[in-house]
Amino acid sequence: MENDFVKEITPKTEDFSQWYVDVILKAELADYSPVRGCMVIRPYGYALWENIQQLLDDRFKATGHKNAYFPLFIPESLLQKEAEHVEGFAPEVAWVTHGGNEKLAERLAVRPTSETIICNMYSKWIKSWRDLPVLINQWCNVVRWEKSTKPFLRTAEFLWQEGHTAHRTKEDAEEEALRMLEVYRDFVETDLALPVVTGEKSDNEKFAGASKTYTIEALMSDGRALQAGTSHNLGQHFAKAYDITFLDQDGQLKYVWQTSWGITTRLIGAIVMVHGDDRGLKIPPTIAPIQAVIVPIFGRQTELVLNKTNEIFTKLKTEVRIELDDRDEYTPGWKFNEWEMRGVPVRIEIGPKDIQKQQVVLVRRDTGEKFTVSEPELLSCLKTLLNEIQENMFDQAKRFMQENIREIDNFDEFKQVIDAKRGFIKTHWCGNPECEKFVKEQTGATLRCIPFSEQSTIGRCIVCDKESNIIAYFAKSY
RNA sequence: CGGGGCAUAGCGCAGUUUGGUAGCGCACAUGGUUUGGGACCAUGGGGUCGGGGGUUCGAAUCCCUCUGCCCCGACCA
Repeated sequence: MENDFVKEITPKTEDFSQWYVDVILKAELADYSPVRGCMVIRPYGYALWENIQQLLDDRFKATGHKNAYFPLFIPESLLQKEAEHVEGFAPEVAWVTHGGNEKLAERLAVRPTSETIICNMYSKWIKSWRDLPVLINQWCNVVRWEKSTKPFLRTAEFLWQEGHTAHRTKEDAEEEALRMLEVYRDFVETDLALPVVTGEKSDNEKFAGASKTYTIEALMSDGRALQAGTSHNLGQHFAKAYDITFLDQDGQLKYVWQTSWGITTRLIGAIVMVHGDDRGLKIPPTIAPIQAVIVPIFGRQTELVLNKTNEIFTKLKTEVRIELDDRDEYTPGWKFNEWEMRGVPVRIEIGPKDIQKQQVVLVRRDTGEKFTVSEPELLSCLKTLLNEIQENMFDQAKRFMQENIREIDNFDEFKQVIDAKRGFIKTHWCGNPECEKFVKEQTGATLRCIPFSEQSTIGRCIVCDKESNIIAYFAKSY
C-alpha cells in the first residue's frame, strides 16, 4: 500500500541515497544549482532554517550571547597564523586572487570558518579582565571546497552559526564549551526530535586548532552517524597566535581562553534522514513551516465547504502555522499525498458530512492515524496532537538509536556488525591513535565520540587488547 | 582526488547498437464534467537531444574534450 502513494520517491530500502535526494527535490527543500557542489535552498527548506535560527538564537540570547557580523574575506597572512588550523583547512579553502582585472597583492580566503578574523579583532578589543567574557555569535555562510558533496549534508557553501567566546580562565572556557554543547543537545532533541549521543572527540577527529572538541552525534535511519553540532574548547592556541591578551586583576598580562561552536544547515539533512519515510518528509511540529493543512472536500457543496474551511482557517491561523489548500484543480487524494510528502504533521479534512456533524477529520503524519474531533474542540485537540507528534517522533528516533548502539568487544564481530547493520558500536579503546586508525582502515568506521553518559569501566581495547577504561562509540558516518 | 555509472520537453523514459532531421507517459495551458487516498474528456503549448570541437552530403546516434549529477573509496560540518 505504501508504494502506491508517492510514485516520485524511490523507496528507502531500495536505495537510501536516491531516496534522500528524491525527498529533498520533490518536497522542494532544495535544488541543484549551476555551481558545482552548491545548492539552492528553496523557500520551504529556508523556512525550516529560519525556524531553526529563531529557536537557537533565542537560546543563545538567553545564555548571554550577542550577534555580530565579520567579513567574508580573510587575508592569507591572517589565516596562516595558527599552524594547526591552517593545515587543517588548507585543502578546502577557496581563494580570491583578483579584484576586477587587478591581481591582488595578497590573496583573500573565502572564510571556511571565522576563528582567525574574529581573533584578530578580539586582540584589538580585549585589554582588561573587565572586557571578559566576550560572547559573540554570527549567522553566516562559509565555503569549503569539498571534493564530494550531497545536498545539506555537505555542500561547498553552507549556512551556519558560529559562536566565538573569550574568557578569563581555563575553567570559564571549559564551562562555556560544555554549556553550548548542552544548548545544542537540548535544541536538537527537543525541537528537532533528533536524539543524540554527546561526548568528546578523539585527537584525530577534533577541530583543527582546538584543545578539545565536544560533539553531538545523531544516527541516521540507514545506520550512519552524523555529527550534528560541535563545541570546541580552543584553549590558548589562538590567543597566542593572534595575541589576545588582557591585564588581569593581579596585574599580570595573560592570554584569554577561548571557545567556538557551530551548527549548520546540515541539520536539515539530518531531519530528512532520521524522520523521513517512503512517503517523503516528516517534519517535527516545532519547526515545521506548516504545522497543519486544511484540505476541503468539496463534494457538490463547494460554497458551503469553502465557507466552513475559511472560518476554521481564520480561527486557527493565529494559533498554529496553518495552510488552507483550497485549490480546485487538485483532488483531495492528490493533496493528501502532496502534503504528506512535504512532511506536514497534521492534516485537517473537512467535507459536507463533517459539517453536518459539526466535526473535522484529523490525520497524523507520523502514524497515519485518522480520527474525528468535534469542531469546538479542534484548537485544543490540534495543539495537544502537535505536542504528541513531536514527542512520538523523538521517541521513535530514540528507540531506533538505542536499538542500534551495540556493545561489542570482539574485533571480528565489530567488523561484521559494521558491515551488516551499521549503527554505533560501543567498545573499549586504549586511547592510542594507531588503534583508532586501524579500526578505520579495517572497517571504514571512525571514532565518533567518547560519550559522557557511559560510566567508565575497565575493559580491553578492541584492537590491541590493552587494558582500558575509555569507552568509545564507533560508526560509519556521513 | 581515484574507480564505476548517468545526461534527450518541468519530471520519468524510448530512440543511440545499424547516422536520414525527435517521440511516449506524467506535468503545464484552455474549456467542460468531477472531488472522503494521486479523476476524466477535448483541444493546445513546450526541444540549440548537458556545453564546445571534429568526422560526414547529413549527427541525439560515430570520435575528442569540458561540465554537472549519482554510487563506491580517500578528505571533511
